[in-house]
Amino acid sequence: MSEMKPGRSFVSAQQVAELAGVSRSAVSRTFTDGASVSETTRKKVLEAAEQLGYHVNHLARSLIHEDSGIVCLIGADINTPYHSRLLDAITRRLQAINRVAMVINTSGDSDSVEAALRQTLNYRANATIVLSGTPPASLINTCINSGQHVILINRDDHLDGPESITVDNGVAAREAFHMLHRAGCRRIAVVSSQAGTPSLVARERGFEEAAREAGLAVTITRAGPTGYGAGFEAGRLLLSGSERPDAAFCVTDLLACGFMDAARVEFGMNVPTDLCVVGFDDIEQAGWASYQLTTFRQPIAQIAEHITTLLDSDNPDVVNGPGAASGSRVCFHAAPVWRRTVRPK
Amino acid sequence: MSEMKPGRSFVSAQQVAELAGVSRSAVSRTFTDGASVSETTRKKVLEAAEQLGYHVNHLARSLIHEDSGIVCLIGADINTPYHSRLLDAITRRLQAINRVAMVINTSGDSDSVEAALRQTLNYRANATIVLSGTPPASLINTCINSGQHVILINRDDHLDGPESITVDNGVAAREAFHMLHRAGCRRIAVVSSQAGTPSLVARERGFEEAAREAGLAVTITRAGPTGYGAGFEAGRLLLSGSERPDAAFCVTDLLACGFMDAARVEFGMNVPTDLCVVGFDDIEQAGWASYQLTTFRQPIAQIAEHITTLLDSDNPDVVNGPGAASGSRVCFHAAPVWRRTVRPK
DNA sequence: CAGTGGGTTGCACATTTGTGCAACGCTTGC
DNA sequence: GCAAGCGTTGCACAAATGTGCAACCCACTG
Repeated sequence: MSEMKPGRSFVSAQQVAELAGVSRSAVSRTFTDGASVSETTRKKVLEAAEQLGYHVNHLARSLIHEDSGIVCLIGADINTPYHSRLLDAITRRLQAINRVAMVINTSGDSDSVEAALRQTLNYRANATIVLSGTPPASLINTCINSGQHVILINRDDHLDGPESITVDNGVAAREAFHMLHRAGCRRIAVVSSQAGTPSLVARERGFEEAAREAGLAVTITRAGPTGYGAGFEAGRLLLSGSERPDAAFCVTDLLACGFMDAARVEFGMNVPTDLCVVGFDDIEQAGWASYQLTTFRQPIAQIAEHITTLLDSDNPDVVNGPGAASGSRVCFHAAPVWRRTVRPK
Repeated sequence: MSEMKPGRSFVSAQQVAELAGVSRSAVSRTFTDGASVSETTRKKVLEAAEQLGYHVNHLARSLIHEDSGIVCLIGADINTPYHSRLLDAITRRLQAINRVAMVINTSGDSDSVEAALRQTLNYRANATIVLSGTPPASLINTCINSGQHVILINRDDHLDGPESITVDNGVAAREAFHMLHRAGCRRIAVVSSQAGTPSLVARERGFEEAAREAGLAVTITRAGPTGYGAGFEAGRLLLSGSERPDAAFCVTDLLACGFMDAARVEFGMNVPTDLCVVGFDDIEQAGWASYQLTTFRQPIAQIAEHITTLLDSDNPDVVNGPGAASGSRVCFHAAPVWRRTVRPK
């Protein structure tokens, strides 16, 4: 079956119409939900379409409807456990509401976020979801004025315009401090990275603040990019000094894994006996038997679901203030996940 | 600047033309490389475009050229270390040659691969890259007949038609056996999963074959889906028996990590003193200090690069055999990465 | 001064699809 | 038997863009 000529090109509705002996309109209506077609022509069309391998051209369809069905995901470091899980969750949910994800990887150049936004506009995406990087405000406005949703995830830059989904990093970080403090830790190190991402900074600040309120000073170590290597290096630096810390708050689970490994392998320390550790994100490795890391869970499923509700909502552009149509903001809670790297009280 | 009316819709070339006081053709030519426009009108157009926030509609452009610039990546379990790294590498390389990746997540339903292929056709993608799952042959043919590239990665199903990129799984698995055999191991377990992916099966077979040639029998354990949990479970099962293995070949690094953790945490064993382990993929975690896993490196960079050469090549459809225009096949070598989980001879 | 040539420009048509409108045919009711 | 009504069909136009062709203008040359 499916005898096809080697046309080397996509099949158009015109060709299907000719083979089926109907007008092109009939073909179009056959593939349009709720259109008026008789059962007989519908059958003829479907048969011809199957035989030729016809598939509706969504690009052309998008010219008419203001709906390409494309959603752009802009992010860097997508090979990271946290980002890849987010990507997985979001793409799945998008497909469930009949959207398709276009992924733009902005690792490398710092101005590639701008290029990514341009792609978003070029492909008439319904929405742009920014996972990392800070796009220029003027381009964001262009996107919004073009009718796109612009959704910033975990970037609480105080831009108004785009919709934003965040996690209560500061609150969770404060809680992290109290967990360690209650466990008896007094010389607490904060392990962060040189990335300076808004959410990482918020975690540093929250922890620092809670420590200050308790009368403790903390030192922040930033030994490279956010990852295992920087955590390991930070461990080497901090633990080789004369006054070893008795606990560490790592603003990322990856940093925590690296830090723990340095402590155990390089210094023969035991966690949590000699050293307590708290991480952030709850990546898969945090649950592995070698780490059993106490951490805070990123509400990835909730984030992904909220995105779909933002996109599904039938135009909630009720208020259209002339200057700033401030987008909605949602903040989810990062709950602690107790495992084994913090001593019980 | 950038005073924009709240048009709530994308800007068209027509609007730019009116503002600039030129014809729409002039606008089109301004954004077409190599077209004939005078410097003065070009400037007028660019200025008007900037002011209105105009961006060329690639969807409409694709109607004319047979080139959407879209490449579909079809895959499941994209939150896995191996897959996310592959995704990262491929998306980057695609962007470098001015393509954009559309990611279709096929986790869940088994027939969603078919739906994914349909999306590929709907969006007139230039190419379809299949990372997992086995698409129906008839749809593959439709894609090829439509002029798409179809590239199968690490799925050496013996379909002819699509182009395929594989890794010499069997050869590497044989080498894995000899590494363990040379280290003095004789009771070797193979840890695999219930997935039954072609590459996993090839690794099992290669190892089994080499073992048989050396006069050893191996047992294959499949304790669940390919991942840390199944490796851990396999470890529990295998090591609680009376005759403990003295080595394990895990067909995936994730399985190996789980297996090692079970051995150490549940049975207090030491690697490599009591037990040698060899993995596959060389995921990031394999290099972590807690594992230091000896494994085989997937040539991800080479795979990604080869994809771009396949897409960049200006129509190498030299031979167009009437029936089966067999696509090119490339097989890369997976080189061993020596770390610490195999005893030195 | 007229003719030629080259660079620009605009018109019109092409790409593929959805849809309003009018016409068509068939059935049903009087 | 005829008219009304309803479902179906095709024509023509819409969407945003690229491009061949002819016309245009300007400068240069004989």
